[in-house]
Amino acid sequence: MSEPRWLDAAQQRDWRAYIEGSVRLADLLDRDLKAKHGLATAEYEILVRLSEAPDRRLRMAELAEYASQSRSRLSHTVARLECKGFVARGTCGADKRGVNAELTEKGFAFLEQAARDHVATVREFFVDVIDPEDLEAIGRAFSAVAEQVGKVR
Amino acid sequence: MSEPRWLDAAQQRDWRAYIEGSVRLADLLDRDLKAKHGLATAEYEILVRLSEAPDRRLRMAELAEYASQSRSRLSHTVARLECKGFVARGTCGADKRGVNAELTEKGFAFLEQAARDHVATVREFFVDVIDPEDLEAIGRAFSAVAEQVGKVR
DNA sequence: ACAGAGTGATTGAATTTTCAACAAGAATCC
DNA sequence: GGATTCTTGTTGAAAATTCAATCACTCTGT
Repeated sequence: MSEPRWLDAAQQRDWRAYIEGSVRLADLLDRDLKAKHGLATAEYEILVRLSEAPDRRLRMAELAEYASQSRSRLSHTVARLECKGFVARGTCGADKRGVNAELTEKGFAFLEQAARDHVATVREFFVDVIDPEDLEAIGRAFSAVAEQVGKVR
Repeated sequence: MSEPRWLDAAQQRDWRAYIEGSVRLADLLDRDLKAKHGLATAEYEILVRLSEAPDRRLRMAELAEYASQSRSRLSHTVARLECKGFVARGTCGADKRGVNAELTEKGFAFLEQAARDHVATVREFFVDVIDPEDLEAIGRAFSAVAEQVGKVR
């Protein structure tokens, strides 16, 4: 157990390819979104999650979970989005500690535009350059990874 | 062309699984490395690249390329690593503008320790939870992604 | 040789993210 | 009921990253 099992050559190759590809892709998507719509990926992600929630509204803790962000980070980020008028915060009836974040009309309209471009870019640099079977493999693999990571947290 | 081609249900599922899984994994690896060795992934990555270079030394621009970081970011990061005594900067003979970053003995010794733990964690949360064939698919896919991203940059 | 354009690396300020408290409300236990 | 503990969300300072400007050097063309 204390003896480290190194990765074999193929595993190492695949792992590195993943690291490099994913970092570059994330970088590109971020720049693309920022250049075209002035939004960071993390902010975009928040709008997406809200747009899919019932009443386009979620409690901060849930939103943090869905967007894979820390609560602290979410607080700051939502504050910024609130300044831009894309999100509004309101108190949550049942639990007086709770805060609801809600996507505004303006935020929704904005998201519709941004999502088009974003999807096109995701296609161009991810979906369309990957063999469909490999894409399925990625779905399977990263679901397993997310689950495994979830166990420990 | 201006008509957006949305992702079909399966593509969307796979893309989202990837986003969630990769963000959580990156997060976990970062925390793990920071907790056990006080280093961020980006810093670790730099040490790795240096350790593999001839004479454990690389010019800043090359290092930036290998580590998928901007030059500015690299300057700051290397400055930090230099403070810790893991990296030393020296001028580059041929081109007087150039700067070589070199892994120190201390940096190398440190890396040996950190790499063990890191590989173990990568195994536990990535390699070992993924079907070997799916891992190969990931390697293929992200190589293609990296190439595609490289075309435009 | 030399002006102009391009490259390599750094810097400091602005922005973003993390980290460590903190405050207020809910839940638990006796 | 009241003390204790846990959860939710925010805050400000510290750390990291991005952005724009800058400086020094090299290359190119004439």
